[in-house]
Amino acid sequence: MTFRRALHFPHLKPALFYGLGGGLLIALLRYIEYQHFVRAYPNELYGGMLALIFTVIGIHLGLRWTRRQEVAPEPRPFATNPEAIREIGITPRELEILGLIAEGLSNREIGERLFVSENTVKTHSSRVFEKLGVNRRVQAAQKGKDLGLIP
Amino acid sequence: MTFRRALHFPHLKPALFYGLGGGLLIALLRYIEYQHFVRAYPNELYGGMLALIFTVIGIHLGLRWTRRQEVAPEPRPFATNPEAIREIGITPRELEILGLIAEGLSNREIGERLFVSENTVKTHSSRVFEKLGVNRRVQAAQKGKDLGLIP
DNA sequence: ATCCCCGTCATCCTTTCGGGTGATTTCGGG
DNA sequence: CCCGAAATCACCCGAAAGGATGACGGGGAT
Repeated sequence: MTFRRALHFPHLKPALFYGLGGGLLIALLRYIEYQHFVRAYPNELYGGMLALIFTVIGIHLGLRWTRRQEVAPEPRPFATNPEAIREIGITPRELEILGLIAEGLSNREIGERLFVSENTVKTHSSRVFEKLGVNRRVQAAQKGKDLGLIP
Repeated sequence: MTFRRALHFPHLKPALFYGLGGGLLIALLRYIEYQHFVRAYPNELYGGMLALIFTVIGIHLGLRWTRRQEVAPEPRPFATNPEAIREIGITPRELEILGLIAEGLSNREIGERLFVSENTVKTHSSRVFEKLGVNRRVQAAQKGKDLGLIP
């Protein structure tokens, strides 16, 4: 309710996972090496295996980490205007500001149109962003349309 | 200088670049090895370097491939408007930036996703605004959709 | 009367945008 | 071969936006 800014590292777990996995792999490779592999085969095999394995791991890491960046799909099969509005708890005034944001107006222009100060507009827009779970006005506009809050 | 340019053509040059680069790396490592680096230092150093290097390469490759997936194969149900695109004189790259702007990404995020600097994104976006006759990204997103330039 | 929500406004601070200018490289067409 | 378009990047500056916090009055609900 207050701070969802709390320390939260979405990439920490995968990093730990891959780090530990990599460590285990290295340990395994070392074990194999000391058994006889490196003695029996040239070092190029060892390096090649390492390269291959870690290339794959790197690709995996890259894919996984960029997938996190994608905006949440947010399926909304049932909710339309009134239900979504009530569900999110957005107030009429905030809805008004959201509509003007989606029209591409600046905070100053919104304030002039609604006869309030720019600071007030910023307060409203901040609350809108909070309730929509976004932090940029383009995202707010998009999400507002997706949810049927605004035309 | 010329190597960086490989970012431009995703077909042949990157493959050559990474292939030759990898080969050179391996050759270098082998050279170092035969110069008794591996004899002087434990094999773990050798393996660690290989792992690190190829993890980075792997991440790069993974990101690059997903990027190509985003650009090329897009069986979208709607149809972008080629006439409007040509009429406005917007370039493919600018169109790409416009699409990401409409998704609510910041310039920094766009740069990270497209593997270019934030400055480049700003240059592109400025031109897009100019061509669309707007001066804010929300308006650009709206107009791009209205004209059928983006989904 | 009291409490809480809503709307209003403010201040401080950081980040992001927008606009402008200049530069380099690559590539295709004349 | 030169020329221009496209793409890349850098630097600067001012404006806009965003985040956090505090305050205050009106109006319902308890």
